[in-house]
Amino acid sequence: MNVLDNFLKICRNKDIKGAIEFQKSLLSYLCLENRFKNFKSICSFDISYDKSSRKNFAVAILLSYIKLEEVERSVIVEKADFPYVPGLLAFREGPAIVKVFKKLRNKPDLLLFDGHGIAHPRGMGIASMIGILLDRPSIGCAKSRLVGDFTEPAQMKGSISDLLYKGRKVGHVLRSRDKVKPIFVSAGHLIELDMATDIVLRCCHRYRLPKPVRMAHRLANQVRMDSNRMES
DNA sequence: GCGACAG
DNA sequence: ATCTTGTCGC
Repeated sequence: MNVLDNFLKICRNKDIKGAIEFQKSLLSYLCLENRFKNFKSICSFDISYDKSSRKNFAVAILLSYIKLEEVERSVIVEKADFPYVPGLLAFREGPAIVKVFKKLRNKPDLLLFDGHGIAHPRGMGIASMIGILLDRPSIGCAKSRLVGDFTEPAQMKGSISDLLYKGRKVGHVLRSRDKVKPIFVSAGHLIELDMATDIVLRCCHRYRLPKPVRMAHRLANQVRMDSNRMES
């Protein structure tokens, strides 16, 4: 059984212990070097959850890089089975993300996630995990901290401070706009932190969150609300 | 035992 | 994540 099938099996079985062991086993595949450059496209994902039907509305949105114009999108709806457990987000969202990824006709050069990469208790957040499983460069971009310590970056857009965890620099705390709450950037897979941070900042136009993440978020919500309107 | 805890 | 109103600051 290959790694991806193993992952999906753990998700189906809601195997918490197995999930943690799986994350540890993926560490040997993780690459934190810049193995690619001149990205031509960037893809972000998001899931909107409907409480009453307990369904996940998952979307992928593929944009050109650096212009950030939409190239393609894909959507899928499925029942959410794995619970949300801090540190195991990828097992809740991963199966749907893999599906929307595979549904795309174009293959993205780079994946951008709403969540952490290596800034994680076991160094294996959703961005790193999915990057490995899909064999693509990936970046983690979270709205809040999961692990690590940091000092507040300066108030000006572009200001950065280090996110430190267990004596290691695992990410950047980035002020993506003047005076907004900072975001947390970490390497996912096949990329270095400095390049990841540069790319995320280039994706922050006039909002706090990078455009691909924001677009995915809005699309997922829109799809969920449209679906609920069909019900009534 | 207590506090922390991506989405 | 979702639920949920008004409200504070630039």
